[in-house]
Formats: sequence, structure tokens, C-alpha cells
Amino acid sequence: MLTISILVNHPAPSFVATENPVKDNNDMPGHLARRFQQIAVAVFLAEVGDAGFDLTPVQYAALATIKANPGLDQVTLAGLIAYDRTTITGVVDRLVQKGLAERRASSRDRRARELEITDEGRRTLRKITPAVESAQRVMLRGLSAKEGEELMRLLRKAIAAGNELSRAPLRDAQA
Amino acid sequence: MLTISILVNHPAPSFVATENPVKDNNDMPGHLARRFQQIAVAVFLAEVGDAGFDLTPVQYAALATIKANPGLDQVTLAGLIAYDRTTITGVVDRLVQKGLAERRASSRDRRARELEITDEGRRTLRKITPAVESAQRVMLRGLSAKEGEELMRLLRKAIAAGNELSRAPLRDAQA
DNA sequence: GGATATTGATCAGTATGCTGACTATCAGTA
DNA sequence: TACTGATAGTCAGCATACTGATCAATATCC
Repeated sequence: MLTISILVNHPAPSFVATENPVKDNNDMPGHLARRFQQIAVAVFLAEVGDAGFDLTPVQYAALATIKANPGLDQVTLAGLIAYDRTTITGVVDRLVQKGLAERRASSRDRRARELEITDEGRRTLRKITPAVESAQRVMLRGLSAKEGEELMRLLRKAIAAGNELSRAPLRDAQA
Repeated sequence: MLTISILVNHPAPSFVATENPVKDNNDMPGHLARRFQQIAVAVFLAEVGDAGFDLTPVQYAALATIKANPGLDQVTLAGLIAYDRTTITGVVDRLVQKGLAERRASSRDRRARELEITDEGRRTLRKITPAVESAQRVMLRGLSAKEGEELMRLLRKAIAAGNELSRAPLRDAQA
């Protein structure tokens, strides 16, 4: 009786399981990694967008790394931020297209391209920094300062141990 | 003198910055999130692939959730695992194409599709579970059991606080 | 009961990420 | 020096993710 009346008023949560036959998502580090990343990207884009800029987290990291290492080639850039080398092509394409970076043929190695930040890129980086830093705070807003530090420490440790497990491990600039 | 000889013997790390003008990547939770996610996906695919299956983390989570909630619609599925509703279309497409799930028109709401796992899907889930669990261990292999627990706790806490900040927040099955 | 708002699903377009292949070039060696 | 292997960059193809739009169907409100 009661059940029937509930079904009429709140049409059928009948498919909702009360128990999970598999481990709960919240106990799976892989799922938590995906969720946190998803939120981190959304927060970054929102903060940076609010500041009036159109730059993705990936493009930001690439641009900042080009600025810090003028003249580096694309493989080195990829290694410094752990991007796949096939991904970096498109990212640099877009930075160049936006006028934030330049891609020149290398004089030392005709296979390689030397990357350089433009004045416009430098200006953008400078003006965007507060939004980027704000984003980092927002994505940790549920944690105390101490917890945020601990989260970063554990992530760093797990990442270091797993560095070689992805196709695009972090690499030093120097071989 | 020493500097010069080093430069001669190890040709030109000239573009490598000694100091970073921006915050180091390793202090950016967004960067760490991306790296950890990258490793987590690679580990999942490797473990599951070694076990002889061709299923992505996303497809696995969707399939497990369909099994746990037979007959659910795509929006509910998306909410339960925090996927964007435009993403779920393609994911379900591939599960259906692989014969692991079925998509039927709903009788209660002609806009909606009811999702069901197939016997093949059930078999796959059962056989794949050890590899999935192994993957979760591997991606935390740099951490002690206690540290792994703490990492998950902090991720859960940060995610809960940021849930509404992404386009695809986690939702209960029941509105 | 009819206008209005909302919702489920899909689509086009863009941006990561990856696999695997390919070209051009470079480096080391027999 | 010719051969071999490695390397820098790119491409095609596939799978997430997202923005913003559209269509059909349902809910809601007056």
C-alpha cells in the first residue's frame, strides 16, 4: 500500500540499487583522480575565463614552461610537463595561432623546432597569474591549509612512483 | 672555466632555466591532479589489457553502474558517475556496440532510454574485476596503506567541496 | 487546458590524450 | 663512408570531456 502510493507520487526509483556489487566508486583512487581532475580543470577555466582570458590549463603550463626555458624544443617541453609528444603539436599550434608563442626551425638540428614566447605571451602570462593562483586555492577549498599540503605531498609521492607507467613521463630537461 | 668545460662536453642545456618565474608545477594541485589521473588511466588500461580485455576506465565505471542499477536512464547514469550527459552518449554507444549493454526506449518516458547490462557484460565485469582491483593498488604503489587511505580521504573531501564546480557533478539516483 | 519551462538525448565543434605509423634527420658504428 | 638505430615532429584514428544548440517529450503553472 505505502509502496504503491510512493510509486505513484514519486515515479519509480526502482532501478536504484541499495548495495553495490562492486567496490564503491569512492574507494577507487582512479575514480577519485578523475573527479578531482575534472573539477580542477573546470575551476581553472572558470577563474581564467572570468579574468577575461581564453587559455586552457594545458596551454598555460606549456606557455609558462616555454617562457622559463627559451628556445627549447618540443620533446623537451613535453618531457618537462609530462605531455605526450603527439599532444604537444596541437597545443603549440594553438599557442602560435593565438600569437603567444613562436615556432622556429632549429639551427643545430633540422628535425627540431625551437620555441619562444612572444611579448604578447609574456603579457598574458603576467596578467593571468592571479587567476591561476586563485584557481589552485579554489580547487582545494574543502581542505585546510595543512590538508592541502598533505594532499599535494601524497600526490607527488604517488606520481613519482608511477612516473614511468604512462606514455608521457616527466623528464628532466637534461638527459 | 669549469662552466665552459661542462658546456663543451654536454652540449647546451642553454635553455634550461635555473629558476622558475612562476610557481613550480609540483606546487600546483591542478598539475598534480592531471599527472595522477594520467598515470591512473595508463595503469588501468595496462592491467585490464594484460588480462585480455579492451575496456576503458570510463566504460568500466559505466558498465558497473548499469549492472548495479538495471533499467536506469542515461542522465541518471551520468549523475551517478559524474560524467557529462553529452559524453555518456558515446560511452553507451561503445558499450552497446561491444555487446556489453543494451539501450531500449523507456516505456514510462518516451524521451528516455533504459539501460541494461547483457550476460556478456556481466561475464566481462566478473572476469575483469581482479585486474581493476590490481590497477587500484598499482597506482598507489608509492604509498603505504595508511598514506593511500589518507590520499583517498583528502581527495573525497576536496571533491565533495568542489562537486558543483564542474559541469557534471555527482548526483544521487534520487532527485 | 494551453502556454511555458524543463528535461532526456543527441549533435557539431573544439581540446586534450593516447596508439601506431611515417618522414626526415641525426648519431654511432663497422 | 655506408649501414643501422635512434630521435624530432607530424599524422590518422579513437576515446574522453566540454560548450552550446536542437528536438522531442514531459511538467508546471496560470
